[in-house]
Order: sequence, then C-alpha cells, then structure tokens
Amino acid sequence: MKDDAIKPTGTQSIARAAAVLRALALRSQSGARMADIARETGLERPTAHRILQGLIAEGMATQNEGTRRYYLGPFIYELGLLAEPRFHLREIAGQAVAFLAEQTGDTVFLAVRGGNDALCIERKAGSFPIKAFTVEVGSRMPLGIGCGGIAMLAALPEEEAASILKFNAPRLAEYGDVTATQLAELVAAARGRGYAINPHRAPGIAAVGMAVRHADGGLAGSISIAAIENRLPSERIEKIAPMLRAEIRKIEKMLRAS
Amino acid sequence: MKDDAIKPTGTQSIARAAAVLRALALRSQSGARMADIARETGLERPTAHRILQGLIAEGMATQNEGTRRYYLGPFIYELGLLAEPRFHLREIAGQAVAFLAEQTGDTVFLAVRGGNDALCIERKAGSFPIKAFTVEVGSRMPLGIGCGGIAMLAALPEEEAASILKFNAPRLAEYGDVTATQLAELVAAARGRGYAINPHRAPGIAAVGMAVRHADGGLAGSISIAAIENRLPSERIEKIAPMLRAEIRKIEKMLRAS
DNA sequence: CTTGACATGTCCATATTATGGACTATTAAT
DNA sequence: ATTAATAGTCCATAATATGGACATGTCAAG
Repeated sequence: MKDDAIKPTGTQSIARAAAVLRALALRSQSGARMADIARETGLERPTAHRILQGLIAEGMATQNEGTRRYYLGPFIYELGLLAEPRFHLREIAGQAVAFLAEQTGDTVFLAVRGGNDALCIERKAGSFPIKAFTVEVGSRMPLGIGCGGIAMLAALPEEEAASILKFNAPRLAEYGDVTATQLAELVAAARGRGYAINPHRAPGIAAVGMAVRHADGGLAGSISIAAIENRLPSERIEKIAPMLRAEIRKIEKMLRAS
Repeated sequence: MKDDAIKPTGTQSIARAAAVLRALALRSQSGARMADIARETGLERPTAHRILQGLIAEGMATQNEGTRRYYLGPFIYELGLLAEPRFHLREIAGQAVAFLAEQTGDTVFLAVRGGNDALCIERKAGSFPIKAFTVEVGSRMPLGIGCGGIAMLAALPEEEAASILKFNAPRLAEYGDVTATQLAELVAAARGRGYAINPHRAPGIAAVGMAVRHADGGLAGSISIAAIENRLPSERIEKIAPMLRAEIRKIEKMLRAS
C-alpha cells in the first residue's frame, strides 16, 4: 500500500490505526482478539487497546460483547460504499466479463483483493453447457486458491506475495490438498508468462487468469476464465490469453480515464 | 456515529483522522480541497495537510495531481468490501424487498446512508404497469430527497438530522424546488408517525418509507415504496405501513442474529 | 474447588509525537 | 502586473500518546 515516497512525519498514530484496521481486515470473518492485533501490529497491549477504543468510538471498529472479538465497523462499510465509484471495477469490467464469457463460451470471474483474500465480485457463464461455477459472487478465499488469486499475487511485489502465501499456508487445507510450495510455483510461472494458469483449481477444472492494474500500476483486481480441463489445452489457452489481455487493456484504459 | 459512552483518551489523532475521512466522504464524487477539509473539521491547515499525507501513505486517501483534490483511497474500498458481509443489508433485505414489491405491486427501494447522502443499493419493481423508477441502483442523492432519505433522517438524533439538512440545503435545487424547511417538516412528521410519507417526490409520484436499524439501534438503512400519486391515498398508506414495518422487523431480527 | 495460564482492561508519570504560527510557493482571479 | 486564495513547509514547544506495572476476569487442568 505504501509507496516509495518520503514518509510523512507526525503521523505515527494514523499509521498505527491503519495497521490495526489491516489486522481487523485479515480476520474480518472470524473476528480478531486483542492479543492477535497486538502481536500482528507489534504494538504493546495498552496501545492496541486504546487504538481499538478510538476506532470503536469513530464507528470504524466494533466489539462483540460475548466473544470479546473485534471487527471492522459500520463506518468502514459506509466509507467503502462511497469509495466504490472511484474504484468501480464491477461496472467498468462488467461488459468485458460478459464479452469474454460470450466469446469463449466458458465461465468468467472478476475478483479483487481483500487483505490476504480474493473476493469474487462478478461472474458470467458462457454458452458451453458444462459450467465451472467454482466460486460464488460475494465469496472470498485465500489469495492463491483460484486462478484470479494467483494472477493477483503474481502482480504484487515478490516479498508481499511471499508474505501473503506464508500467512495463507495454514488455511489451504480447507480448499483441497494444494500446498504453499505448489502455489509459489504457480505464482512464479504466472509472473514469467504474464498470465496465470491453474491446472488443478478443482478436480477436472482448469483456469487462466490475468491481473487488472490501476493507472498507477497498483493492483485493481483480476479476470479469470474457468472450464473443464479438456476444454483448456495449451493451444486454446494460447488463443484465450491474448483475448483476455486485450479486454484487460481496455478496462485499464477506462480506469485511467475515470 | 459516536455513542454516549465514555470517550476514550489518547485517541485525538484517530478522531481527527476519522473527521478527515468524513470530510472526504462528503465530497467523494467531486473531490475535496484541503481548505474544505480544514474548514469542515476545524483543523488548522498544517494539521489537515499532515493528516491527509498520513492517510495517503496508508492508502486511505488519494490526491489527484491535476486538480489537487483529495479522495477516499483504495484501502478504504478494500476495507469496505471486507466490512460488507457484517452489514450485508442487501442480502438480508433482498427477500423482503422482493416480497413487498410483489405484495404491493409497486416499486420498492433499499437505501443506506453515505455521509449526507442516501445510496440506493437495491430496487424491485412490482407488477403494476406504471413504474415509479425514481432512483437507479447505485445512485446517490442528498438525504431528504426521496422517502428513504427522509425516513433515515427521522431515525437520526434531531441535531444530526438538522445538521445534515443544513449541509444539503444548497444542494436541493438540483432535485426540484423542495426547500429545506419543507424537508424538515417531512422529517418531523415522519418522526411522529414512525414512517415517512413523501407526497411530492417527483410530479405525480408519492412514496412511503421506513428506517431499518442495527441491533444497537443505529441506522442500518431504509426501505421505501413509490407509486403514482393516486395509488397511494391515505387509506392505502395505512395498509402498507404495517406490512412494511413487519418486513423491517424481520430484517432487524436477522441483522441481530448475524 | 483451587490453581495457574492467559487474556482483557486500567492507570498515570513521562517520553515522544503532533501541533499550528509564521512563513514560502503556487495558482487563480482581476 | 497585482492581489487574493490556496497549498504546502518548518520547527520550538504544547500536549498527546505511550507502555510498564498492576488489577480483574475467564477458562482449563488437576
């Protein structure tokens, strides 16, 4: 998130509060304990506690009274709704996703990054009768699971991608028997060729995906195409990839213009 | 947003940063100048500038180099996506919105508050052939314009509602010739009867709306029903209001359980 | 029931950060 | 060209945020 520009001074509290929000984001489903937050942010417990109380007072965090766990608060949701139009990837990319589904006949997914997860925000089915509905719109899974996630990891700085894979390693068991090492290889291969191939997203399913970037080069999201394995041999992937790249170029141009 | 609980100490910087984010939220479409932010937050300009630089460093704000204006940043969007499931009003309320559209035959809207605006996040048309599509999904307008906005204002503390109406007063001209005084009267009337009636949302259109609350009593959003004027005489409004209230009670119960 | 481990939460002397008046630079309006 | 408005910087110091020490609460083990 931080660029290489000169860091501002007198903003330690803001940086610390943002770090706490990132810790909450990582556990936005399960909720975070204060001990988790203190450990992940490197803050002393009284400091973490005070920052949490400050965020709660502003509506940016909430605490479940029963479990004592902390969550992102309603003001974050509200701000997110207002921020959405400036990053309205769903609207801008929706046509491209529909076009790719029509042209390929397969299922096309649009995803964005959410912390260490990928969030599916759009899906279009193609005409081919066997649909690879591997992901529901609105769902989330660790970055690396799914071709879109691999493509997004490949678009991130290597250290950041490695850190995410390390964080996600214990979580992979919920999604099959793929290992972090295998995912690291898929990410490296994706970096090399410019697009991700996931040959074993699920048994019998294969996928190809590519990242979408903001004007400043930052990661905006990804588009991926999934089909039954025998519909995606190497030759067809090599035909689909340029089509995907062309649509993504158009999306990136519109993101630049907005 | 702030409750009446004891305010935490040692969190002035967080409160100030949140105030800056609110100022950015108010102008999330047009962008905010630093002078705007300093004035609205009451901060001295060097302080406002430094806080903005801190938020930019964390990805919570961005600055357009050409216009110099500041906007909510990509990290806010990402956090908003992660916060959404805990406040997934669209999912929880979707069935109620569809049911009300089916039962009344008219158009039903679901909206949330976004700063001083109302954001339409869901719309269902009923079977009656004349549709009151006064608002597009995804659109926003000042709170007070539209029945859902009036209902949300009525659910807020009176001072907060007055402050929002004051802020929105100069903006009303874009939406017809209704005045802030008229809106204040509609809000007061809504507070009295427990639901909002907007007899002149647009020429020939009338609407009825009600707020949805979170478990803690805070405002979650609103549901409103719009139709051509002669389809909503007083007698019919008195039949629709209990139905609306019953559906909203169900939604609030599910919000509590989630 | 008791004990120990772990976690949450509070206090306040003081270390350190954040502040904002004074100033410079840039842009827009006249 | 001049003036007004706005953006942005600097740094002495005001005042905020810190975290070690401690209190309290919860839960699992014995």
